[in-house]
Amino acid sequence: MRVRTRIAPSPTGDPHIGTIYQALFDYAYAKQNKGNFILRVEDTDRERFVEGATQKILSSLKWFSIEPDESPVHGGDFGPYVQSERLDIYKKYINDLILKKEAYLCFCTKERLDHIREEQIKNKQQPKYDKHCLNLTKKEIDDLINKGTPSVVRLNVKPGIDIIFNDLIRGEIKIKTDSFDDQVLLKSDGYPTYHAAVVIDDHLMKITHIIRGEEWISSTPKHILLYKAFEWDIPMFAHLSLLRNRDKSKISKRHNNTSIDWYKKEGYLPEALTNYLLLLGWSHPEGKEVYSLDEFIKKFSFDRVSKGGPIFDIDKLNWINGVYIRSKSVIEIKKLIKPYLIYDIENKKLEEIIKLIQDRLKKLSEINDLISFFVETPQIDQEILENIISKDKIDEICDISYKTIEDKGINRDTEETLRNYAIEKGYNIGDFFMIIRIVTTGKKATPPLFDTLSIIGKKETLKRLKNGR
RNA sequence: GGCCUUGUCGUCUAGUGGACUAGGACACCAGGUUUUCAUCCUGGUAAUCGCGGGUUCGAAUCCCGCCAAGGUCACCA
Repeated sequence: MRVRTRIAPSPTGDPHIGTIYQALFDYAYAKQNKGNFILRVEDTDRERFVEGATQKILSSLKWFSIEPDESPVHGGDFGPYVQSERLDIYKKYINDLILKKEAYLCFCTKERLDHIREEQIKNKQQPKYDKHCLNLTKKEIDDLINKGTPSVVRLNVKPGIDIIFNDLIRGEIKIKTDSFDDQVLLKSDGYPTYHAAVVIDDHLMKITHIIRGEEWISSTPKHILLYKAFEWDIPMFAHLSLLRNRDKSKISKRHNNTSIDWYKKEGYLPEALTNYLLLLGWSHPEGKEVYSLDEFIKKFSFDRVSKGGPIFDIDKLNWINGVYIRSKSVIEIKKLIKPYLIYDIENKKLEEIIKLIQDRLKKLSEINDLISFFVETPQIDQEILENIISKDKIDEICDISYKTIEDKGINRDTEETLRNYAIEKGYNIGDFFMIIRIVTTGKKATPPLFDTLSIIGKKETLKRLKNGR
């Protein structure tokens, strides 16, 4: 049987880092087995629906080089891939369940439900529907329908049954049905609930492996109950641990940046983010830390997936992003920084600059800060200079540098001459060149000084040295 | 609170009864390269393996109990 996996996000806003994390595993497992990866959009919650969110999910996936084989825009043999377009399908199947007496109509009002829940909580009981409408007679039901009373459909859950499933990551999980409510399958607005839609869709779309977040473990038995009610084959389940905030709670935007757009804006490379995310959820059999999605696809196995919830650590992500940036060619970097660059720099010069700063770049968004002094005359803070050495010495260093560069230009020879001068006059070499560095760049940390100055150019360098004194 | 899941350096992890004086990576510290920063190289600090019992000649690894953290209990997904 062909392996088929899916992600089923809700179009409720910016694509979430957790969605991508899950997608990486679903995608990889499908590809490893020459199977298909499907994107289905779960938009049954009309109140949280956000226009355009589906497109954003797709473009985020694409940014990570994850292309679904089937989706609302790619199409496929099992569509439609948007739940709001599948309403008739759900109604039909849920109706079958009523006919089979596995589900029933419920006419209870929100007020009644709230009331019984309050009572149960007060009596320290498990809040649960009391199956009141299960005992309605045929006539009572018909009357209520004729009066136009709003209704939902509920699954008739029989207590006292052990539901057992074998999680591919966690092993056997056993949960008793006692704790389950009679799940609503069809809401009064005619939309299915998540639980109903997910089971019907996964079955009809022939999903073989449901790889999703740990938060779904406790509803998995409810889904299994539904599969059984329908008399359908039960797919395999694998529950990935949840990404965590520093305080160990489920990752959220209060503590972390969860929006994929943010990572893009900051200048993280998708392959670096991918690598980092994979590191959190899986360990390479050879202990490698840096590897591509392709390699992951080749080497993936469920037994190396970690069970604990990892804390999202931006420091390590920064490190790995730097690793990927350093591995690029100058031409690639030039292309990558283009959307971030606020300066208009001539092509050859830009390439020379990139050679100097590539090792120093951790995130693409830092580019302007790193290269500003190549294009703009910097502001000099006299106080910083005078903390290093006295004003008359600063002037002396500026003068001798000016004179030497004016004579010889900017080259090794100039550098040697200045160094010898500094030694001769008893200067601390580091301080001596630091003064030139700050006067010409406005910064205490730059690429090698003379490489930098030769890009800045003789004329501009001289001007800055003059300003410095 | 019930149920479920998880628990090894600050963080991510390796580890499936003896090769564990618990290994690697990030971060941190020190040294080297260097006129600064970064890269690179070398070294270091850091986990009594959640706690307590047991099984065993031997336990991070097996068993039991406890504790802690997280998730979940909706006409949200």
